[in-house]
Amino acid sequence: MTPSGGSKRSYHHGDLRNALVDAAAQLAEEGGPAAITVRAAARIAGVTPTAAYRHFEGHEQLLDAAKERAMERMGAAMQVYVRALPETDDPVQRSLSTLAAIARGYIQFARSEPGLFRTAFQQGGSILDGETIVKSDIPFVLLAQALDDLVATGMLTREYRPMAEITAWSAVHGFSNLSIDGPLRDWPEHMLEQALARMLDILGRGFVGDALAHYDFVTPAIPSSGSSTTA
Amino acid sequence: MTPSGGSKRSYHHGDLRNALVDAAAQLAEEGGPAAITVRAAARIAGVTPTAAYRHFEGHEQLLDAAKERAMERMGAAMQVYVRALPETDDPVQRSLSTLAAIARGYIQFARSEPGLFRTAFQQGGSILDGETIVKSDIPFVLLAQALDDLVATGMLTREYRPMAEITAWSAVHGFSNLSIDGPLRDWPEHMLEQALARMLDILGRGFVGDALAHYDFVTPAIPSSGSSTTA
DNA sequence: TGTACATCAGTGAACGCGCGTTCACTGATGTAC
DNA sequence: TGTACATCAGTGAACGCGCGTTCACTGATGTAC
Repeated sequence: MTPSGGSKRSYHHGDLRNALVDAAAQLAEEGGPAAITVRAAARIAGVTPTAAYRHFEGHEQLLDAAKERAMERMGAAMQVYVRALPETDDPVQRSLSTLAAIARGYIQFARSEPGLFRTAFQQGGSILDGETIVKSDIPFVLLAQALDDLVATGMLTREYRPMAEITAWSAVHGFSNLSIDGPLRDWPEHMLEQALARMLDILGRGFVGDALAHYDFVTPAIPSSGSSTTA
Repeated sequence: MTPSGGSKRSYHHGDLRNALVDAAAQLAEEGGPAAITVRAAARIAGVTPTAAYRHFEGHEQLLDAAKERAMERMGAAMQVYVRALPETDDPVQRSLSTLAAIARGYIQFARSEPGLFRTAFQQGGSILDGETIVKSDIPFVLLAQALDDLVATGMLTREYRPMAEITAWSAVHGFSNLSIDGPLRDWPEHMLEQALARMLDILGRGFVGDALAHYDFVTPAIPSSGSSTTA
C-alpha cells in the first residue's frame, strides 16, 4: 500500500525520484555529464522542472545521483564478464583469468557507454572514499580477492601486494580514457585489441614475474556479444 | 615590422589571438575546460566578445586552441623531469630512469595543474592522431626511444615491444585521473607515493621481467620543487 | 459509510543570468600617389 | 613629405536560448472523527 511500491501510477507520479534519476542517466548516456540538467530530466520524466525540487535539493544532487547510477551500471556490466569465466581447478589460472576479465569488462563498458563512464568519473561531487569503495563496490572486491589469491598461491610475492589494486585500476582506467577521448579514439578494433593484449602481458608479468609464461592471461573472457567461441 | 612580432602593442591590440588563448588557458587552469567561454576569455583579454570572432570561428576553435596550449604546457613540464636525470653509463639504467621520470612528470603535472590536464584530454575537439603524436609530441618520443633502448640492450624482448607505449601511457594516465577526480583524490601524499612506487615496480617488472630486481626503477626523479636531495 | 480537513506532490508563471553569435558601426593603421 | 583612401581590428547594442531556482498556487490523496 506504500506509494513507493511503484506498481500502479497512484499518487500523482508515484516514483518521480527514480524516474528523474533514470532520465538523468539517459541524458548522460547520450551526452555525457554536461547533458544532465534539471530541466531536461524533468522534461523526460514528463513533469515540470519545479517538481524535481521535491526530490533533489538542486542540480548538484541530481548529478550525484546520476553518478551513482552510472557506477552501478558499470559494476553490473563488469560482473557479466567475471561470471562468464570458465571453471578451472587451477587457482592461479583462476586468479589471473579473473583479473583479465575485470580489466576487459571495465574497458568494454567505457567503450560501449562512454557517456555513463565519463559521468561515473566526472570531476567534483561525491566520491566513494577509499575505504568505502573497498567494502561496497563489488568489482573492486573481486579485484582485491584475485590479488589476495595470487599471494596465497605464492605467485604474487607478499611484498608486491600492497597497493597492487591501484596499478591494475590505473592501467585499465587510463586505457579506457585514452580509448574514448584520447589518442586511441579512432583506432580500429584490432589495434585496440593488440594494445590491450600487450598491456595484459606486461601487467601479468609485472604481477607474477617471469612465471607468467606458463599461464594464459590474455585470452578474451567474452567475445563482446553474440556467438560464444568464434575464431 | 610585421605586427605579429608582438614586441610593441602597435595596431590596436597587437596580438589578440595569442592573448585570447592565454586567457583560455588561464580559465582552464582555474575552472577546467567548462570554464572556457568566448566571453570570459575576451573579458580577461580586455576586449569585446565580438573581437574574438576576428581570430576564431567560434567557441569550439577557442577550445581547441586551449587544448593545444594545455598539451604544450604539459610537455614542457615533463621535460623538466627528464632533463633533471643524473648521467649514467649504464644504458639499461638510463632507459629505466627515463621511463620513470616520464611517468612522474606526467602524474605531477596532472596533480599540480588538474584544470589544464582535464582540458588537454577533454572529450571532443581535435586530437593528435596516433601517427602525428609520435612525430610531434616530445615526451611521447622520449617514451618510445626509452623502450627501443630497452630492446637494444636486450632487457625488453622484441616480442613485447609493439604497443608497449600504450601500456605505459595508460597506467600513468589512469593514475593521474584517479588521483585528481577519482577515489585517490583525497589520499595523503605519502599513500599516493606508495601506490605510485608499487605501480612502477609492477610496470618495470612487466617490461623487463625478473631482471628488474637489479635496477632502480622507482626513485623519484625530482623531489617536486625546492631543495634537491632532502630525505 | 460519509464528511471535513490536513498534507504534500506537482503546476504555471516568472526572475535573472551568462552564454554564443550577429549586426551595423568606428576609428586607427597602412598604402598609393 | 603630404594627402586621400582602403583595410580591417575592435566596438556597442542587441538577439534568442536554456539554464537553475523561487513563488504562490492547485488539486489529488490520506486521515480523523
